[in-house]
Amino acid sequence: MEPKIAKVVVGLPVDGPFDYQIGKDQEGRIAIGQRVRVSFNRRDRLGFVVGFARRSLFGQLNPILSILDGEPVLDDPAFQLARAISAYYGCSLGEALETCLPHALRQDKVTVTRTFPPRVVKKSDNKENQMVLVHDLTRYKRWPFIIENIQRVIDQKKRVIVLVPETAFIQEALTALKKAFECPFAVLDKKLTPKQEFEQWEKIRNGEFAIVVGVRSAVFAPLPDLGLIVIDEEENEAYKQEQTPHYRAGQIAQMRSKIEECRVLFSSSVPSAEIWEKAGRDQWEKIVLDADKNARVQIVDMSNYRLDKASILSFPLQSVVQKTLQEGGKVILFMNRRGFSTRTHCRQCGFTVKCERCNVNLTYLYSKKTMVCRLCNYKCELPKMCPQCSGAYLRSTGIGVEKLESEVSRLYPEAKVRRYDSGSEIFEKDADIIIATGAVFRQHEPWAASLAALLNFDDQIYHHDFRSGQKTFSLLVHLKQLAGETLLVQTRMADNYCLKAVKTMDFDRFYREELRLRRELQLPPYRNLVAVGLRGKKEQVVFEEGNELFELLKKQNLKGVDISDPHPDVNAKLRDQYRYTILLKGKSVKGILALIKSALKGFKKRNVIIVINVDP
DNA sequence: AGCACGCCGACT
DNA sequence: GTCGGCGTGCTC
Repeated sequence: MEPKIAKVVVGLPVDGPFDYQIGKDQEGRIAIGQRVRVSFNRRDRLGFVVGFARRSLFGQLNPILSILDGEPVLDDPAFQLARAISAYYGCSLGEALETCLPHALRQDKVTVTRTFPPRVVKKSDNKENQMVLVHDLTRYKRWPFIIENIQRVIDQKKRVIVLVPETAFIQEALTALKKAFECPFAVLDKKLTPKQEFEQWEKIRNGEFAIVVGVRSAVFAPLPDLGLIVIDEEENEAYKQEQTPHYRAGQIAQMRSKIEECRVLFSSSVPSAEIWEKAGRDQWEKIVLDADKNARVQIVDMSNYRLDKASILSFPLQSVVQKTLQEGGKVILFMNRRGFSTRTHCRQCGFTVKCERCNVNLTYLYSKKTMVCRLCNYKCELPKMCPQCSGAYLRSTGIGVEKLESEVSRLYPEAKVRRYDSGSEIFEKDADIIIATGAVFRQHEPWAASLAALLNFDDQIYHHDFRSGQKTFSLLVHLKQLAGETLLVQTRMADNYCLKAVKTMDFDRFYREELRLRRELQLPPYRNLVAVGLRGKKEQVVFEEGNELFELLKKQNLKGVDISDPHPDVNAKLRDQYRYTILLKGKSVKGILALIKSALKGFKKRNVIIVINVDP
């Protein structure tokens, strides 16, 4: 007897599966992994068939409205991966399945009719070490090594995914790869339309590409016989998705490695402390490629500097810039702050111009003559008078790269000074001094600067983020790579371990200290973190709900999970919503998630949205 | 997520 | 008296 009932999940934060009646005419045409249209809660929705049954515990079943695909779009490896994602990231199976698919297949815009070669899940107990960490101090020496690894995989008739953090790096990867391989490449980046993305997906699934190059989501590319996933610049935060299911591409790669038995190669100039520790503990293959230049590091102690009186360029920095220019060298001045000024306030009543939705000071962009919110991108005109007291004296303070640019132009009238930030379209190579924000690292054509200077080291390190040490060290190393002769850092924290480590490029020292701190503070990689975020329109409600959930979590905590009080996020108000987070620390994500799930069962939420973020 | 049902304020 | 505000529950 044919089963009459299909088990279906949907891409919503509800677990399911839900039972639907299979119509007479649909029997024999419906298979696991196909997409169907169903009525879910009186609404037309897309669902995924995950199983069948003869009987249902539910009395009245809705019918399957239509079967969208001739062939399943989700095969066994995809299901295994989605189940792993759902379990680890605490999202529904439907949400996990959706993230594995291209955007066009998350809706009913296109259908799949062609048959694909089967992909198989490997089950051998292969204990061979599949993980590689390449620590490349240069940014370019890694490619011959990566290419060699890809070649070995292709020789075995297997296929490869190469991930880069952002679209801007795809070209660099393609240039390196195209020199070595003649086979066609698939490129998956955000520039593709849903239609194009789907067409690439079908070809990839069909085995037409041996190599797929792309950003984060390309980690889901459904290649048959996947042999290797390469993750370049592994520590880059762009590999973390900021929406549910909040996955990390490196983690997904490791999941796929277990399911499909592929190798995973992480490469980076500054691997994250987490990967470094894991590579050591699990005895990954580890390759170190040394730097071929080593700029001198000069630290300028700003402890006794009055920034309100003096220039943001300390005298030692001014003199090195002067000397560099005289010798015909080029200079990069780095500051991770956009705009002209970071605070505009009234001298009469003290009113500060803020973003109403996020409650942070608006940044003034001189080049565009607008004020912008650095968080939500809200834009408005610079007020002509004070909105509070109608006073005429609005004063701009706080230094951004635009103000820095004008100051540098004043100090060095002979030099060609140019700014390069996220708004800049061209990189002016003939400039003598480049004023840069983080956008400069997306510029991969080497610009031979003799001097690179980090002006606001302390802003970088002083973030309430446990990764700020890691991030700052990464920034220092990347800046040092840009500097031919000197990396200069202005700071009031000359003793900081990041600075000491970058001086001698002593990575072991950095990771020893970073990991010691992580262990002492019970942070990753020694503990796992799960953040439970609450957000809503009224701050008091969000706070009270947070406390209620906190009490429930404490009550049900049997496994020694460490639970923080609900605390306001770094951006406590964002896009008109107040945000609080409860941070849970434990020895396994599984244990923490189980606790959260059981607490949420007894939690009647009102007026708040709750988001679970594993490994925040 | 997103919609229908529910319970309290200002209107003809 | 009702119209409709949004707060809460449910989805096979």
